[in-house]
Amino acid sequence: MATLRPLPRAFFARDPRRVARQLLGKVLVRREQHGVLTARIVEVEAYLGERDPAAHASAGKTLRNAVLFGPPGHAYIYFIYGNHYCLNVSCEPEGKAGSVLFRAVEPLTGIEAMARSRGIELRSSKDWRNLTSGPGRLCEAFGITRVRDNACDLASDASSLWLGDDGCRIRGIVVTPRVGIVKAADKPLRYVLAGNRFVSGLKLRPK
DNA sequence: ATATCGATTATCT
DNA sequence: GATAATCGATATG
Repeated sequence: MATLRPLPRAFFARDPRRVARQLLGKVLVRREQHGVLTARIVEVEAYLGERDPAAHASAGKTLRNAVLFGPPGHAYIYFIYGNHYCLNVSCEPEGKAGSVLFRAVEPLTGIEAMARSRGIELRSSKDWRNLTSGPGRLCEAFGITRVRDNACDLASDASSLWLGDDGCRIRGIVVTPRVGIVKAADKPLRYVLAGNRFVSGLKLRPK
């Protein structure tokens, strides 16, 4: 296995659109007592901070979204629809509230543990895809919650949750509108790895 | 195969 | 009191 290096703070201190693109192909890492969960990032969305009507930062700084306004490279986790957690990483220099939402990852290691967390058996290829394709699903697979992980430093491998680069080269990126929003719903700020099976919301190939 | 709907709660108006 | 950066179950063609 190739060496996995944490992404430097400066990686995140930029426009979230650039961070989003460059996060594709990088690795999400969860260090647990028992072992390590890793997965490749295959789908993300950029949120542009206070000037973006769809962003949680659009109404200014609150207790909930404070991490977005803090230093780059930290986890902003929110609870949604009374059911699910979603993971973002803060971008831009401190004071600016851009972020990237993690929408889907491709499991690499610790797959059985992810399946246990999700409460599913891995039988068909549909089950595999079900594991981590969706912002709520990947958080459940990785045991990510607001209490446990909000404000966690994702730029440090001393954290239980962090982001790394294993040198993987990606092939193509597809850009589409963001999913599940009504304001600014037309802007092309969703980035996916072309043809990746674990991207959320895609139809499975017929037959 | 796609469409619709209910769950369930932190946060903000 | 309404809403939400979702998911999974159920219904229908």
